[in-house]
Amino acid sequence: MSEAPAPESRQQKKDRTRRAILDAALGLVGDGAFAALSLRQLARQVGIVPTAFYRHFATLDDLGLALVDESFVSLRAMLNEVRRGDPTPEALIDKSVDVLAAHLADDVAHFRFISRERYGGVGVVSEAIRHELDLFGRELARDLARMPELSAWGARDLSLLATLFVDLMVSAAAEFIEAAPARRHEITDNLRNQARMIVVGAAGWTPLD
Amino acid sequence: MSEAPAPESRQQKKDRTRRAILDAALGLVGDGAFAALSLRQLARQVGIVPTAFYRHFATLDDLGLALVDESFVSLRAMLNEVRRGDPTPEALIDKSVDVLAAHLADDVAHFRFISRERYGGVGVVSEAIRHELDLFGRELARDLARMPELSAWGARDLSLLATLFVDLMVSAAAEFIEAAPARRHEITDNLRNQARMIVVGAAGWTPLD
DNA sequence: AGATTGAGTGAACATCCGTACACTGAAAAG
DNA sequence: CTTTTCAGTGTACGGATGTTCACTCAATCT
Repeated sequence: MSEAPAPESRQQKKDRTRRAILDAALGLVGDGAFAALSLRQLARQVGIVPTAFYRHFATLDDLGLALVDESFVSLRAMLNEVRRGDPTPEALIDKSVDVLAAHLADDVAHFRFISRERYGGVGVVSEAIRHELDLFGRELARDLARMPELSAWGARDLSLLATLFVDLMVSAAAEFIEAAPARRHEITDNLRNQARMIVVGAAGWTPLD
Repeated sequence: MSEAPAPESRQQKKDRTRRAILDAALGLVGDGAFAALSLRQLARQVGIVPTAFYRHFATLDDLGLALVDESFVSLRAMLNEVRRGDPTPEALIDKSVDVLAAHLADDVAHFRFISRERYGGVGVVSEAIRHELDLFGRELARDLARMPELSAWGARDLSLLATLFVDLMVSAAAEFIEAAPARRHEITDNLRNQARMIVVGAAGWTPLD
């Protein structure tokens, strides 16, 4: 039997523990709100003593904010993946939905965290989430502004459409996550068609500004 | 000084306490998730001893379900108010938004409860909320089916449009509640225009079925 | 080789938690 | 007028919670 060599640097070990804390928190928040998360049960899950937690985060709120950051890294990666493709307006919808569905399946924990805590209990956390979603809407509005079909639109209309899309995506993601796996295909299908319906609406829209 | 006569029947007193429990719970859930609600702090707020709670509810989950029921009574009243008016498709949107905005301002606690616990921690509560919202979507689909412009639409398309509307309303309501009072008019304004955009989409939609 | 750092330990604290139990006292029933 | 019912009381319990503090001991620095 060969011994597993464990030459782990100090920082590596610390990072591993930090990861373990984040993962354990994601898991525990998966059933029961972040506001109801207890430091001790978290530590128990990670396999450390409660006080060791403070070596990594100053407070539970900081943990929450770290989880928000992490979650939106996934989302931002998605957005960039969609952007890299051709920006044909029709194909863009399908592509977006496909990318969303693909990334939802793995990374469920992060998306569940976002949808659960978006309007959930802890102030700083839900504020951070809503702020990030706001930024998302702004980015999308900027992308939309570049499309020739929408060149006549003002900032106000672009923002309306963008937040409409973002809300639709988030709602669908939340439903997807909470639904039984068998229903998931149906949900992405509905999302696709609803997005198309909105596109039709945008095509026939008379700008306000 | 005339003494206030307090000839309160036994049942009246019990009902009053029950109301106090529901109100206190709504207040406490207003800051911090229902999953984080503690029996003792609830009792403290109401002004009763913890064990007295059990004279009214078998468990905290039952309290949650009672709050869900209550909240949707408000919502259903709204829906009926909208229905009573003329069903002109264009006026219907404005009317719906107006009624929603009017009822949101008072009854904030109920709507906040719904939006916070929709995907929140306690299983039975969020399931009950999602079930009620499902029913809502079905009712709306049934109403939409009666409109002459949509007579050619299949059940599938009607459901797509209905859930699109319901999600938009719920999202807007959640944002409205969490936003500063000064921003609220802007939010209902956006909601109105987004609803109109969807109507335009529906008008140009080619049914799938 | 010796000194320093810092992630993780373990006991102790004051406080909160849910629930069990025997009770009180006034309203309702007989 | 007596009996019953039952919303609310008060105590007591075993256990979980967040935070403190002094500590260990291996990786890193000098």
